[in-house]
Amino acid sequence: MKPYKQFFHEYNLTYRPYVNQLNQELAEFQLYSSQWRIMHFILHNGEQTLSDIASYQKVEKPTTTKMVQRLIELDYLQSISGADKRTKLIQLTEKGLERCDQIQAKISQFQQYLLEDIPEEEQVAAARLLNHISGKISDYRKG
Amino acid sequence: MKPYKQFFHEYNLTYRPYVNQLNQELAEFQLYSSQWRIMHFILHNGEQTLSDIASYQKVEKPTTTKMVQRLIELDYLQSISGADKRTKLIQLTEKGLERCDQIQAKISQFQQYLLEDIPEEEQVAAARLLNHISGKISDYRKG
DNA sequence: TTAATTAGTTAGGCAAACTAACTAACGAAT
DNA sequence: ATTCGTTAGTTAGTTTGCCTAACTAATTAA
Repeated sequence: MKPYKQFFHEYNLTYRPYVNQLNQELAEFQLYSSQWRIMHFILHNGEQTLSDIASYQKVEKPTTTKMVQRLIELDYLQSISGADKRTKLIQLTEKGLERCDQIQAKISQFQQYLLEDIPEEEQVAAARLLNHISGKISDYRKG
Repeated sequence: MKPYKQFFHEYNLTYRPYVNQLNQELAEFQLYSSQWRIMHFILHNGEQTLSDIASYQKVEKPTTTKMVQRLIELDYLQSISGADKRTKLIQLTEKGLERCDQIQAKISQFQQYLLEDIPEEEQVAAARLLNHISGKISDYRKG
């Protein structure tokens, strides 16, 4: 099989088991991986508008609205009004921040386990490859 | 950011855009990427039972049943009864086989475009890394 | 000041997955 | 040979995670 076929073959087979296991790890926090992605984004990039979150995750705004609403219900996020009165700045609550620490610890352990036998160089190279693909897809869409 | 974090970060960001674009490529054949995965599997591995398909894709049987039913409606697949009368052997129809050729050509072009700037070595290394992850996840589930 | 754009929400829909509960057929074990 | 556990596949019903269309409110540009 050609290298590019090999790669996409493995790529397809890996995603579901990974997300399923991630969801299982997150269950004790009553979170799905999609919700954790939002919290993770805010944790590392500070408060964000709903549009920021949507465009970063490359999903539509209504989808993001609902996820954020759920996270607000769980008291993991809160929204404050921005200078531009149309916007809502979404930030972590104290409880949310606390959970982030616990979740990060758990997820990091899982992720490190998955890559423990792979040299760091290769991990970085694979990350670069994926990043490259993301860029190419954006270009492809435009032109 | 640590290599393993980098990797999973990119991994998360790449999947949806990739699948979305794949679905767009497949739209002219009235297929979704999940359905194409099934056809692709049968194309490369010959006729399969429904259980084979489900366990390979790592989804539950009811999910597989419905997808295969849809592909039979489209006249891309057909099922014949196996020696074991409980089983159904799912195989490509003539029309399905024809479509596979057309789809393969289109998808290959897209996938090659995505990786055209990446040395083949790195592609293979990344495929190996993903394969390794799949294995680790299976192990993790068991123990 | 009016028109176009942007931020966010609501409503409604669909794909893709799941579990639970079922039927039918097989196989092993006494 | 009969029974009992297992496997193959289906049906029914639910949920997640995404989408588009249509809307309101606020901002920006002409």
